[in-house]
Amino acid sequence: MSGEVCGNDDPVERRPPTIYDVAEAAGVSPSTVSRAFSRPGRVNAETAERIRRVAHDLGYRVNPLARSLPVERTSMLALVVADATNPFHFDIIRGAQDAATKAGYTVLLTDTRESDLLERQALERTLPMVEGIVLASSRMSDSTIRVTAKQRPMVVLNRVVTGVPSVVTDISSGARRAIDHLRGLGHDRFTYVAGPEASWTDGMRWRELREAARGAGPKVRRIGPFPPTLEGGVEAGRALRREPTSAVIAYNDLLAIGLMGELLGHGHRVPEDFSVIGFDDIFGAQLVTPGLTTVAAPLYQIGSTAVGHLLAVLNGARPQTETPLVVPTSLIRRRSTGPHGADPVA
Amino acid sequence: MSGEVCGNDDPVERRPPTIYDVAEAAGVSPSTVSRAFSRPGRVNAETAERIRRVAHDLGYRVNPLARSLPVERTSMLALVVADATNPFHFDIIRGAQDAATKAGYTVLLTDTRESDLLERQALERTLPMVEGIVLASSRMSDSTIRVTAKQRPMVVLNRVVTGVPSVVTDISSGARRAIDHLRGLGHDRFTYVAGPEASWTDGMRWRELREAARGAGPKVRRIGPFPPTLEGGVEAGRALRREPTSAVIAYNDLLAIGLMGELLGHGHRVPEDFSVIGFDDIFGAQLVTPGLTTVAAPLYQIGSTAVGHLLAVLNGARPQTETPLVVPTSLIRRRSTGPHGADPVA
DNA sequence: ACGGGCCCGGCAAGAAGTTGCCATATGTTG
DNA sequence: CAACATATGGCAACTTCTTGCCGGGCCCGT
Repeated sequence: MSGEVCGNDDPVERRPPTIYDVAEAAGVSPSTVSRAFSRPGRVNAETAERIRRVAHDLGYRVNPLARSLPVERTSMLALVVADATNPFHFDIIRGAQDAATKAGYTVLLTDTRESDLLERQALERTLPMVEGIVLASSRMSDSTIRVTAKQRPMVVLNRVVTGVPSVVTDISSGARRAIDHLRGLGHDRFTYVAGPEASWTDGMRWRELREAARGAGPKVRRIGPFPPTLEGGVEAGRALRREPTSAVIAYNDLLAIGLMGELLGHGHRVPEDFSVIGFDDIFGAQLVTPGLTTVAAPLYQIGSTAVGHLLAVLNGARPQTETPLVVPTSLIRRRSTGPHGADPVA
Repeated sequence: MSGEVCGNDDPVERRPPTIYDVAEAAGVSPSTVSRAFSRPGRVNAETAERIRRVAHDLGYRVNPLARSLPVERTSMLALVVADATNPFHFDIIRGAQDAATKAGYTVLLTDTRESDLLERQALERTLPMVEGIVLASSRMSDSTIRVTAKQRPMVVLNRVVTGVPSVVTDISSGARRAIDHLRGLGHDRFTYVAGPEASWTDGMRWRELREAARGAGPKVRRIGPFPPTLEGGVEAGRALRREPTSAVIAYNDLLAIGLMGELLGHGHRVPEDFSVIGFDDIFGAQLVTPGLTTVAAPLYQIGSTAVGHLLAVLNGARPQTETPLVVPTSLIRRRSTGPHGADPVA
């Protein structure tokens, strides 16, 4: 005669169902429920089916926290980037996320705003929750990285830290591609616009550029360092105009784009007066006018390779600490490079 | 006489210390250690200090999983975006992340690749681990969103779902700004380049544009829908050239940029032949040539406001479901708009 | 017919914390 | 000095799930 007691919104604290609730409803023990979900085959097929049905009716979902506690597997990976809004990281993030998702892992993305303090704090916070770490463009010192790498499997990107697995692009072939392309267009004097001094990649690019240019004869000169941003690019543009060369290779695309802007803003033409090449092929390189010729890094692949290796290590593989994993580069030709001396207007 | 037994790398499985280890080393009970960390004041200051020192020496860190289990507080928030590489989301992500970090929360960022299936899966996966959810540009249906919102506090961005708190930009004033700017330059016929039909924002922008144009006299026409991408923009460019107006307002910056490219590629001039305006002021709007005039949304603020509200709700505040939280817009003037009929060349 | 294996379900001990309640010591008040 | 309040630490139960081990039932080979 009294109405329904268990309405939908009564004030009783309705906690989500647990395996105990399911067990009771299905007439089995909690451990059987647990096994029905996490150890298929261990329990009789019919029983399992019944349990699954009951669980579904009750709206049961496993509690990942409780599950992780005993087994020490959180199925989470940390991806730490210096700046999530730097287009350089886009496809790295995607690649990492896809690879992780495919393996049933979730990635915890943290943006450290180029601050090594924030980076350490973020690590502090997330490290205990994740099984492994991918460090993209870390601003921390090698030794700090090594210490952290002791606590969890780790892969660093675009940087080589001895003792820690890393993924880098094939800078050497990239540099050669850039030089060859420019020489093919008749240029024989290049300016390399350097990025941050602390950058491992910058050092390598400069070295390989010189290497690639050596036997061939052309001269490369270096200006900088400049911050790897649009602003750094305009700064570099001013420096370049003081002592021009017909071809310029920038540390990265952002710098190249800023530089082009400065040049164009002062009445110079690209590529007629200056051929410019960048590195990385970030989103935006195709947006600018003229489109930027650039040495493309397979960003997506870097991300997925890193996660792939991390997962392998988690599954017992030996970390690859000797030599970095190298991914290939390719040259994307757009409109910012052209033949030396071409001058359709004059 | 035997050497050190506990070297640094001996094969014994060295598990991270727990409160039990600390308790033993400090000569207190585990509960006291627990309280020393989670309930300051509950234990004697000296004892607490001693415990803290011992813990530090042992390298103890609390295990967030174990901590969350009993109290049901994971200190994590989910931020689900349709596309993490869409510049529109950059500052939203930053704002959200900053606000969360400031409150001691970690954000779990998920990119759903514009797929409502992936979105549901991601939610499935992360929802049990987080205390609240921010949905940016969800591709799910209103009803699915409402169902999900029942399970955890949620805020949706740039969309109004009745019954769920939301943060939106002040579209009405934004539209008026665009129209006024263009009229101030002498334009009196506008084309609105529509975005995806399913987009709530698109509908509103179009409505408010018409509204803003009404009394004033100028005519607005609409073409589209187009996908909100660069490609959509070139498509729109073709459509526009068939039936031109001197001024065009695009659903968003990406569309506007693609459109400008198409126009310029066909010998038209911007802003001399076409004035174009976008929405959102994404990264890239200042990169293109000419720089894109746009109705800026305070993206960062949207992100932080959303998280702020979420945290408030978690702390007991009533969710703001009646009216959306509105953030203001502003007009960023760049080079893509100019006076009607200006023609310095001809 | 009986010992030896499977199959399958259950028991109970963790995993690393939190917290309600109790016990003791100390301080305070009348 | 008794009675009571407060500060501080400990005990043990609790969060949800996993898993090693045990044992009953059943089938098989001999």
